[in-house]
Amino acid sequence: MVDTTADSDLLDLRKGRPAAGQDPMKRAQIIEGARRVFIDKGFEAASMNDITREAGVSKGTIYVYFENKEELFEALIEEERGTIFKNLYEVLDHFDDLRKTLVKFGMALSVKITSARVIQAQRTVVGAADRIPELGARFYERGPKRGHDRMMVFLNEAVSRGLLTIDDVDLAAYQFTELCLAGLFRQCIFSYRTKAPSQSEIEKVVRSGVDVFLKAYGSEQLFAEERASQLA
Amino acid sequence: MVDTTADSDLLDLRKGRPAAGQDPMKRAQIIEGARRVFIDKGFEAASMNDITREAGVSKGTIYVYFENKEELFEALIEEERGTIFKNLYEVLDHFDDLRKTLVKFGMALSVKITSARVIQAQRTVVGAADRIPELGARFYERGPKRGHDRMMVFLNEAVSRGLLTIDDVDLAAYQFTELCLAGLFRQCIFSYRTKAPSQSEIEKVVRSGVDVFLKAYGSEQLFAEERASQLA
DNA sequence: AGGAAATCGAACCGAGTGGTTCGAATTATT
DNA sequence: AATAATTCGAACCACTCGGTTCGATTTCCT
Repeated sequence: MVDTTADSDLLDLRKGRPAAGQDPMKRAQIIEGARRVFIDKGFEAASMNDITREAGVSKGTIYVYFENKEELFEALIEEERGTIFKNLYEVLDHFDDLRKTLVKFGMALSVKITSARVIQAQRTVVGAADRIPELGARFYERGPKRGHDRMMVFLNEAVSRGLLTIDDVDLAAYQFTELCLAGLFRQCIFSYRTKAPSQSEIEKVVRSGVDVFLKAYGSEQLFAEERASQLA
Repeated sequence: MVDTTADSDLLDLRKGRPAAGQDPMKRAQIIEGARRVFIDKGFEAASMNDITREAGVSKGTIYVYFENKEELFEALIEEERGTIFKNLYEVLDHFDDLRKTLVKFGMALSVKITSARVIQAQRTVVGAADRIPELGARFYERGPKRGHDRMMVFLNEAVSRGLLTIDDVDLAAYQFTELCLAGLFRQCIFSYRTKAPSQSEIEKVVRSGVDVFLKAYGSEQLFAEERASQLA
């Protein structure tokens, strides 16, 4: 059931009457319903009637806003992707202490990726990737790929500061990401874990991952600096 | 279409007439058809009629062998899992040179996991994991989990031989696996890559992964041995 | 208040769903 | 050749699917 009170509240906020299929409030309402249905049933099992019910919007209206089921799904995934990766990489914007920054970023990343909602979204995308490969590709490209690129910039910066010694930064960026997720992602996505890992567990994995990463790529200068700050 | 010639060949091999729903040949024939349909359409989108067509077996017969769609699917995944992880860990049974063994195992693992067929199977399982979580859990438990346990035994052996220094072997085993797949698995499963990575690309990733792993966990003894064999 | 427009709601379409049933055809054993 | 059993193949069930249509209703702007 939909909350009609909240619905009218939303409507009251509109400045003027939008053109057919152009009201962003209604659009959001539809997508929110679609989110609930698609995420917990997958693309195929989800029916437009379910979404109609869940969104509290008539079927006719949905088809004014979206061409068909697939387009609605893509719009949803597009939005999901946006909220997942938003503000995820800003930790990398200003770094002082390299190790701390890596841990902070690794934590943010790992917490996000293994959260119940994000795992479910990823499952849905993966499950649909067979039938709509472009969707999966676009999700990866505008999500994980973008983060990877950002990570490369960060690592290059660290290299040019003499803190890291890396010959293949591209590969190293992947390795860092994987180290921060060691085991967790796979367990979550196969629903071997039914709940998201705890904060402390993630911290353990990330700290160890950063240790491994820095033992492999940390420069003498970095270790010297760390020893110095240890004494102070 | 099914190859009826091959079919009768199969039938000719049978020793005696099996009980209804007990012929392993027919069962295999059904599962093979189910494999083609399920793998490339996913659980929901696949129809029993598709499978009927693809397997060249009448619908009534399928329902003699399997209770319903879900049970057929589970039987298929069970078999897939078996073939995927068979003979994967035997590389670890006798190790002489640690680095070489790790590379060999990492290669076998990475090649297998990122192969087109295995990726598709994993996508199907992941996609179905929302509706049938036990299936995903069982797949992980009897597949990746088992491999992880085997890897822990191996690492413990290496530790007791003084070649590695690891405080958390469980975590280290995960890290090793992830390092061998760095980036590849994620790209494949989201169909950002449409083809499996090349042998040489995998080798690059695995060699680097092993490097990182050994820099983090390799003991002085190991490095001394490696320097020695370098001279010889 | 009047009029234009967006939404609703429900019926409808053809196709396909998983699952069942049953007589006909095929098969292997005796 | 006769018999017993499995498989086939097709029809059938009640239901749902995505998608379309259209008149009734609600909504907002003038």
